[in-house]
Amino acid sequence: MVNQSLPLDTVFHALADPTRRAVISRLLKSPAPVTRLAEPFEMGLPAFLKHLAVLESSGLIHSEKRGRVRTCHINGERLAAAEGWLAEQRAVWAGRTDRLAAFAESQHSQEQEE
Amino acid sequence: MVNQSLPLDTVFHALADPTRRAVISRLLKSPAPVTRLAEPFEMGLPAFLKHLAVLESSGLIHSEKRGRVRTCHINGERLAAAEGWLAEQRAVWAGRTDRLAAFAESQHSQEQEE
DNA sequence: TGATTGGTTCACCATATGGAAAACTATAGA
DNA sequence: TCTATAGTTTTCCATATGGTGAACCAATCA
Repeated sequence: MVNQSLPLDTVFHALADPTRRAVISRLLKSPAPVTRLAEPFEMGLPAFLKHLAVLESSGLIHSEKRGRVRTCHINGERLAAAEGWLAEQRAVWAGRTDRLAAFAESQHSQEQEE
Repeated sequence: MVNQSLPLDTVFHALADPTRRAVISRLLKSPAPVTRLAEPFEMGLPAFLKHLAVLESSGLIHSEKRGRVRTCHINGERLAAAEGWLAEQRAVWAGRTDRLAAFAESQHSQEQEE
């Protein structure tokens, strides 16, 4: 059906869920084991593991297992990939192709909005 | 099942599809009517209209109908909302809470990647 | 008026997604 | 060794998603 090979597809899809975004926010602070990560959420572990699988297959996180505990880490570069696409689009919106100018633009308008 | 009320959910979900991202890229250049927008894609109009509905309900685009022609427009601010969330996350990743510093940071690392 | 164009609606289908419950594996600790 | 802990696998279910074809409505235009 959909060609899920495109990295942006999987990254944006991974971000389209509050549980997964919360996991990312948490992991940005420091790596953490699975059960620690799962604590704040109401769902069972199997459901939570599916979210982790989505995050991992999108490349937003990776994990390694030592003993019986699997520790998850963030992959900041993938976040940057998504941000980069959006920044490019906003650059077009601002009527420019120069990416640095676009960043300055987004920065500026964001300050005004707050 | 999922609480789709959160705007970020619907925005990221809308972005998680190459057809919809292409429509956004197209609309950033200028508004366009439905059939013009649909031209580049293989799918039938009903399927394409569903994509437009997803984009519209996410707030990324809006449209108005004059005569029998519906013209679609981009909503740049919604794109900025997604970019803003990502920028905040990357700010944490960079070990900072200052958003301007985070933008500078993302700008810097993106130049290095190319 | 009749035909075309632009869009819409409807019924339907296959697959994906997000969740639950239960049973299981393997490492750590007492 | 026994038991608790951390995670995994499997099966199952309801709903969402992305697509189709066919019928339909409403402006234009010849």
